[in-house]
Amino acid sequence: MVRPRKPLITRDSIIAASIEMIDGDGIDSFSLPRVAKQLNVSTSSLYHHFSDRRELMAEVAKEIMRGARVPAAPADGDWMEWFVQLSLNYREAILRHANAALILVELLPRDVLTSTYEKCARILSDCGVAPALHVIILDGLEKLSFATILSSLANASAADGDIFPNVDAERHPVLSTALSSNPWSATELFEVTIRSFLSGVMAGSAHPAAHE
Amino acid sequence: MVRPRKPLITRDSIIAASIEMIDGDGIDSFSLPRVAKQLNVSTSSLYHHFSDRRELMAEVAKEIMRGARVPAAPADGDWMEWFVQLSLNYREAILRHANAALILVELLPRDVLTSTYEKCARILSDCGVAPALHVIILDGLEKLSFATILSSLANASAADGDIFPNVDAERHPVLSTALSSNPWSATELFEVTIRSFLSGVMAGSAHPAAHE
DNA sequence: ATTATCTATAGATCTATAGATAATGC
DNA sequence: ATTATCTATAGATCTATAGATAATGC
Repeated sequence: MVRPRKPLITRDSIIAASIEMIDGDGIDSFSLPRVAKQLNVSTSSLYHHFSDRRELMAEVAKEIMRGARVPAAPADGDWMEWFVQLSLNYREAILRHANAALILVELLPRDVLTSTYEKCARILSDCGVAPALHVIILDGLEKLSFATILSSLANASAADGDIFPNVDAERHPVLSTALSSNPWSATELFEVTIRSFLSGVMAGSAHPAAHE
Repeated sequence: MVRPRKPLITRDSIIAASIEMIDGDGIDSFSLPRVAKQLNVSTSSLYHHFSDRRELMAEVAKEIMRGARVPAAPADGDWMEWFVQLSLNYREAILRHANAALILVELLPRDVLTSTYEKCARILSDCGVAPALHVIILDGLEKLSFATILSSLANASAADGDIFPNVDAERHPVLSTALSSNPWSATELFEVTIRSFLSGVMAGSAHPAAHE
């Protein structure tokens, strides 16, 4: 039997196996021969479903970003909390697959994100936020959220672990004090940072009128 | 002549050649054989100066980050503008070597950064900023600055080019309006974002007292 | 004796394609 | 005829080491 009665693999099963492998064994275990082995098919069979390695990687990136829920539009007009929640959801989606960070970095699925950004812009619009502020808000939130990708690479350790590693009380006394005075966990820091940024933008120091 | 009268290469010349190659031809041209060829030596000679590929890559990352100047401490107590300038300097250092972004992502030289952070914390301290806010400020600025690494990967194009690509006026009308209402370039956005974040933190919505 | 190079190569990958084969579904 | 697999393999890398060799500097 060369062609099986039922297909042994599908695009989806290949994507799923790739993600599972990366999550479990790290990004270095991602190669077509290894994914094929995991699925008990030959390497060349993968090329029936994807035209090349890059296409599979791009689908992996898309699938991971699709793991972030976009909350329902705010009924009460509280767009700030809506954005805080959205950002937290993206952060979680990324942290669920910390080993895949390098793939996200290389192949961030812009097309998937763009339609979310359209939704974001509509919510800002509906809530009466000036259009001139939309881009700075979206761009800033994207920067803060995707910085999670970098942390997830740096801290190969725990998600809510050390914020700054390699700090030595002797050589870095002020920084050490700062760290022990910090009341927030990594997740809380993220949330508070998002809120601070948004309220800073709205406070108008960032308003085009103040533009030098 | 097998051992030359003067060494043909040094750690520094290997690092410099690596960076030059990456800048010119992209990250895919970084491999020990190619760097060796560029320097007109054999691949194995590189191993006399570096114990392995990773050690060289780490030095490349360090060298790039050392390209960011740390401004002199503010005489006037205006720590916010000092941080704006520092962040801009890091951003520029990264953008000068956009092709090296993947290396920075993998091997961010934490040890180099830590001593800068100690200096940052001291400035905050000297300017009377509460220690409980030091970490959120440093962490937020790091997130925003290093997000530059991600943009430099996404926009393989120009540094000050499109902020969001793939936007179609038909399918994304609100986002399109937002983009045409945006008064800032990418660099200005960065600067305004930093200022908004900092003033948001100081406005106290982020103060531990307000901690839920 | 140590240093800085070389030649040669083991060994381990990977990506991608050519061409064969048998089941499927029109 | 098309689809979904297989076997086999070309071809291109890379990383790293072993061992030789000649210049250097004590």
